[in-house]
Amino acid sequence: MATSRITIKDLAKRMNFSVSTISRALHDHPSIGKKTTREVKKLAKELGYFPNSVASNLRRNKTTSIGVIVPRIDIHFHSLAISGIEEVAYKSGYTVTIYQSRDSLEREVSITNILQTNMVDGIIICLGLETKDCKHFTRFRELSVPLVFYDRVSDDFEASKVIIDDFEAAFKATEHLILRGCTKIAHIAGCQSMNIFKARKEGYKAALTKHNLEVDDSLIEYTTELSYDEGVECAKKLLSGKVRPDGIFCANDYTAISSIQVFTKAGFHVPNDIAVVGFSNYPISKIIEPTLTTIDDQAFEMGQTAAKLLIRQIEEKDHVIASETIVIKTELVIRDSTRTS
Amino acid sequence: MATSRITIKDLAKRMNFSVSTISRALHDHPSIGKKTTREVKKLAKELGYFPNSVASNLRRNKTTSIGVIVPRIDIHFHSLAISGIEEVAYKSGYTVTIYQSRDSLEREVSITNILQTNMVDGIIICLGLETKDCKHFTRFRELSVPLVFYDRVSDDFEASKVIIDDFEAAFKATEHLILRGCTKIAHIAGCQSMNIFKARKEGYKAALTKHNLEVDDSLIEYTTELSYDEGVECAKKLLSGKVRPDGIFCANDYTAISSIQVFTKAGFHVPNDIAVVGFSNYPISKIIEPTLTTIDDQAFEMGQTAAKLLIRQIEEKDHVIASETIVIKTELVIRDSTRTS
DNA sequence: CTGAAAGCGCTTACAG
DNA sequence: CTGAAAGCGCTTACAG
Repeated sequence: MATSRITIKDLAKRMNFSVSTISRALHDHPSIGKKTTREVKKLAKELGYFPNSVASNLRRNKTTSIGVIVPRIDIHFHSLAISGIEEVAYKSGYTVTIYQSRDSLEREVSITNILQTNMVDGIIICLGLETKDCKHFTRFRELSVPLVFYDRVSDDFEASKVIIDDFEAAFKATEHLILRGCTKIAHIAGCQSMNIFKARKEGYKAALTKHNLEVDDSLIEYTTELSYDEGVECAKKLLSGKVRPDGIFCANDYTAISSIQVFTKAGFHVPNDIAVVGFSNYPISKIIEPTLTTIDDQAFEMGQTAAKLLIRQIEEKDHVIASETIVIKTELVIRDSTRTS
Repeated sequence: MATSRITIKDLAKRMNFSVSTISRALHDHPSIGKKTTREVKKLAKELGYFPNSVASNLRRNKTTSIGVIVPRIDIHFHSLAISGIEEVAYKSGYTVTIYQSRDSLEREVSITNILQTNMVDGIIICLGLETKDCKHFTRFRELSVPLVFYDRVSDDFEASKVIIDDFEAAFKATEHLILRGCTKIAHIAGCQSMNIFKARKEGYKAALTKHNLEVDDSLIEYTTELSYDEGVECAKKLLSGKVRPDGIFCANDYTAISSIQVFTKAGFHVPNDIAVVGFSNYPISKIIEPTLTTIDDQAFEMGQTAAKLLIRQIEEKDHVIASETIVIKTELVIRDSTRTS
C-alpha cells in the first residue's frame, strides 16, 4: 500500500497554521517566528515531508535543471565532460538531464523540442557531426534560455562557448616533434567539416612552416571518424608512401596508437625511428607501450567551465545574456613515444 | 526581448474555444471534431506552441523521467550502461537524469532526497562502494516508485535487479585457461566487500577445483579498486613469488593489461609462458598487444534491460511491483593473450 | 508575525 | 462535440 505523499497542506492541518506559514517556515522566511519555524521543520522531518519540486517549479517558473546534449556519452571525452558538468551542477543544486544526439541532426532537433517542453533553465551542447546549421537553437534565445556550447561549436551561431585552442595545441604538438629532430612529419587528420579538426591540421601546417619545413600533402592522411581501424589504414599508407615520415602528429589518440603499432610491427622503433604524438590524453595513452605523448584536452575542466558559465548566466538577474567564449588551456603531456631514449 | 511562451490559454483566446477543447485537440481526444483538432494543431505550430510539461506533470502526477545513480559516469562500464538506458528511455519518451555518487554513501543518500523531491517515475541504481545498507531506498517502495538495480546490487534488499553471473563468467574464464593447459593459475581480485568481486573469485576457485587443481592462496592477489597501478604491484608480486603462475585471471581489464606488461618486460611471452584473461571487454582490450582475452560484461545491454524493466514497472497499471532479477549472458571473447600461437 | 487568495499551465470528471 | 470548474502542490503579493 502506497502511503500517499505528505504535502504542506498536511503539515498545515496538523499544526493549525495556514499553508502560507508552513511554506515560509520551510524556507526560513525571516518573518516567521523562530519557534514556529523550528516546529514546522521538526514535524516535516518526522512525517517524512519532501517538497514537490514539480509544483514549485511551475509556480516559480524555474526548474533548476540543465539539459545536456552530447553526441554519445560512451565516448570518454564526453563522459568526462559530463562528469565535470554534473559535479558543478550538483554543488549548485541543479539537476542534469542527458540526451544523446548520436551525431544525428534529426535527433538533435527532436531533443531541442523535448528540452523546450521540459522547461530546462539552460542547455549545454556539443554539436553532432551532421549539424552544420544551428537554427534549431535560435528559439532558446527568444525564450531567454541560456546556451553554452563546448568543444564542437558553430562559428556562425552567437552563443557562449567553451573550447580549446585546437590550432595552438596542434602547433605545440607538431613543434615538439620538430624540436625533437623530426623533419618529415605526417598528420592523420579528422573529418574536415568539423572546425576543430580543420584547426588541428592548420596548426600542424603552421608549425612546419614556421620551422621552414615543407608541407607535403602526401604526408597528410584523412579519416572520417578517427577510429583505430582507420588509423591502421592511414599508418599503412604512410609506411608504404614514397616519403617515409620520421614523426606523426595524429588528431586523436586512437589513430596515434594504430600508428605506433603499425610502425613497430614493420620493424621501426618508436620513438627512435618515428616519433608519435596523439590528441586527447585518453586513459589508454599512459598504458600503451611505449606510452603516448599527447595533448590533454581537459575534458573534465571543459565540462566544469561550461556548467559554471551556464549557471552564472541562468542566475544573472538582468537576463542580459552576453555571449562569452572561454578557451581552456591544453597541455602537451610528454611520454615515451617522443622521448629521446 | 523575450517573447513570452505561448500557452493553451493563448490558443484558446485566439480561436474562441475553451482551454479544455484546446487541450483535448492537442491530444487527439476522440470527442473533438477532426476539423477543430486540425486547426488547433495548425495554429499551435504556427505560434510555436510547446506544452509545458512541468504543468502537465503536476496535474498528472507523473514526470516521465527516470533518475539514474551511478558511481561515476567517466568509467566506461557506466557510460555504456547509461547509453543503453538513455536509448531505451528516449524511445519511450522518458527523460534520463544522471547523478554520480562518486562511491560516497553520503552523496548517494543525498541524491535519493533529490530524486524524491524531483518526483521521478522510477530509479536505476548501481550502488557505490561504500554502500552496505540500502535503507535509504526503502521509502521509494512506500511511494510506489519502482527501483531497478544493476551490476552492483544488494543481496539483502528486495528490488528488481539486472546482473551478470559473475561466478559463471569467472568460472568460464578460468576454465578457458585450464583447457588451454595452464596449471598454476593466479587471480588478481577486486574489493571483497563487493559481492561481484567475491563471486569472481569464487568462480575462479570453483573452476580450479572442478579440474582437480589446487587452490593456492599465494596465487591470489587483492586490490582495492583494480587500478592499473595496483595491477602492476600484484603482477610483480606474482612474478617474484615462490610459485610462478602460467596463467592469470584478472577481475578487470586494467589489471590484466598491467600483468601482460609486467610479465612481458620480465622476459616472459604472453600467452606462451603465461596466458592472461581480463574482465569487462574495455575498448583498450582489443588494441593492446597482445590483444586481451576477456569477459564481455554487456554493459550496454545491461542498461537497456534495466531501462526496459523499469519502464514496464512504471507503466504497469496495477502497480503491483514484483521484483524480478534478470541475468544477462556474458561472453568470453578469446583474443591473443590466451591464443595458442 | 500570520492568513486568505490568486495563480503557475495543464488535465479531466461532470454537465449539457 | 464543447465548456465551466476544480485542482495538482506550491509561492508570494497583499492585507492585517
